[in-house]
Amino acid sequence: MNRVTIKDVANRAGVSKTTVSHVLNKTRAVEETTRAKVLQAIEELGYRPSQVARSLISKRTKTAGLLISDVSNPFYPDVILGVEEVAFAEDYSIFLCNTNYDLERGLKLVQSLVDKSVDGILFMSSSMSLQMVKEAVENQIHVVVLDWEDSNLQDMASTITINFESGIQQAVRHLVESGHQRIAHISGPLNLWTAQVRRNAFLKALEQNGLDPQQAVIIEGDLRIEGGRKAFDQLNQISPRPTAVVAANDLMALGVLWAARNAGLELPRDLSVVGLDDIDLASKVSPSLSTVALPRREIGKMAMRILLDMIREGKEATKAQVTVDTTFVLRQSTQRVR
Amino acid sequence: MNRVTIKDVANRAGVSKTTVSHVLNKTRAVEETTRAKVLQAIEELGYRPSQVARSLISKRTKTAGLLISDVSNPFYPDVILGVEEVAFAEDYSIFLCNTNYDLERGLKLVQSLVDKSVDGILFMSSSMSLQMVKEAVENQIHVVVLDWEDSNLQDMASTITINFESGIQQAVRHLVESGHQRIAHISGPLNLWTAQVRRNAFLKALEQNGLDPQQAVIIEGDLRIEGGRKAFDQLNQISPRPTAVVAANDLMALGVLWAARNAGLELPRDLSVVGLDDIDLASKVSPSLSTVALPRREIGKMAMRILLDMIREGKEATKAQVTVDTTFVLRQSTQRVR
DNA sequence: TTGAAAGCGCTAACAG
DNA sequence: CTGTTAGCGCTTTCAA
Repeated sequence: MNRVTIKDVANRAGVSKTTVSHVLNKTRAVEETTRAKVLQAIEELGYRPSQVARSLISKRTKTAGLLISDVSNPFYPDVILGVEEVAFAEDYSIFLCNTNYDLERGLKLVQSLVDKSVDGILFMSSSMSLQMVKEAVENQIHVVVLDWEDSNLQDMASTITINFESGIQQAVRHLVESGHQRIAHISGPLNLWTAQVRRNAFLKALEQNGLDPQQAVIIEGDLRIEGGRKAFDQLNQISPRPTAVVAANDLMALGVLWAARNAGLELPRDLSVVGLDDIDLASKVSPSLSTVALPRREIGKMAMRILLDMIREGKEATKAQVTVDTTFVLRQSTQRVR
Repeated sequence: MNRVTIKDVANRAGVSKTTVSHVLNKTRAVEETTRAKVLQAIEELGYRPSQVARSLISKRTKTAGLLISDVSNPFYPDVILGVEEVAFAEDYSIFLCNTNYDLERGLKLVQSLVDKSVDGILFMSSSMSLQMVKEAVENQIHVVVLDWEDSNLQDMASTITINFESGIQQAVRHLVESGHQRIAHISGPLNLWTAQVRRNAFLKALEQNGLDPQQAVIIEGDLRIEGGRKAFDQLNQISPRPTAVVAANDLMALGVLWAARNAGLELPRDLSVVGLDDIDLASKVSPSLSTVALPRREIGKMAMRILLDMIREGKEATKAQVTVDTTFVLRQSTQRVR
């Protein structure tokens, strides 16, 4: 009634553990008849090799950690699916860890992953610290970091950088060409790296399109629908009210959209709104949301591929540095100013 | 440069591995001075015990698998958070696995989890087969199953049953009391157990409220927004059109809501809509969505707690059978018929 | 073509 | 109070 081990198989097949191991891993020639006996014994006993025992020797667990901020942020599900898609193909399993935007909790999660000897960690939480990465790297665990930078990072981890500038620049240009002059930005919490990057990209885009970044209205939100609503309330106080707003994510953009409608504005006539992420919902609401799209699933796949490469290469694996572009998707929530 | 092992610590502290192990696990008395030496050595070397080696002996990995249909279904994130909350407190890590509603893939995922010797598996995918459960149980892995039943399940797994009847009954009663007579149902794919359960609960609720289940309009959807839209189109053909609709989940309810508005109906005046799940969005859209709420996070916590109990009890753990109730949440998408 | 034996990093009798 | 020793289930020299 206990676990069937390689020894049981060996006994049943009348061979040594060594032989069983070799037929299992095809790691040396075995006579066809013995091979058959072994295979049959395996079948009869329902034997499954213990990954744990294997890991002890191979120093590989075929597991990886995925650190995110919070699964309920609709940015993540597609990324996760992408990660899982390539992980599954290589028989890797993924530990999902939510930091809840808490650095301390993040560190604990990393330590737990280290203890479990994951082969690698994908850092995709927007709450990041160098310490987390160090903790992993010092324990020979490969690391891929998404959308975060630190001067000490280069030699420790592969990085995937999201080029927000491309998409946001397209969005702003579209707005300006549509006659908008007063364009506001609703940022994420500015203690988050990614929120700063997006805001800077926005300011740069203004400049590139002949608007004065100094004059720009920037409201700090919480990346959630509610934050968008509140931001609209503030926006609505300003006179003259901005005619367009670029939000740091789709959730806040939807918040703006809905709050504006509740306030009696007609959209997009009275206010053009641009989101960022292109979550599923963006195309499903009405008016559908114009947004700066991220290839989320691709990002997930890419991250896991890079990680697997590093694992294969081993200790001195070269660190990749990839950039993914964003693109503006025009839908119904933006319109020429009248 | 290699991993620091217990042996290194023992050497450095000038004691045996045994002693180190014992101070680590507080598993027998150790003289304070030696204890201090050991602790210092651990500190200096930055030693972390290998969970893999421990697992080989203890037959425990402090990991569990969580099988779901698809993370991008907004039902899951909160459940995941609940699971993680209690798992984290016990230093358990969670392998997240998406079946993508594919039974075969589900089985492969389970096998992979079995190979990795997870201590338990939480089955929360709506695509279930007895084979998956068997695969786990035969390998001494504890199992908790959510919202699925099978006569053979009892002695193998703990179960959490969602009592859809309570909430749906409340919803239908509310509608009937508000004067609705023609109430339609948009079900999930009827090959899914949970879709059948919800539909049956709906039919029963009709009966309990004096309506004829035989007459009921039931449209099969896909549990997504698009499915709701399509369902509305069908609904809209019917004459006289039902005055209310109960959808099998919030996503489809939103689809109905939006499609109806696009078709020129005014909501909730022309059509009352009830969802199921109470996803975050439900309270955020306007009109906000009346819905049958599930305590998702609670379900996650409960499931993980039950699993941990089973793990602690070991082999002959008693199987829990819990039921969680649902409740109707009245918002703006339903209204008295005029 | 096959096996014996050592060892991965740890725990747990059993002795002292 | 501490150490020796024998494994956990597997892979991998080294020998035959």
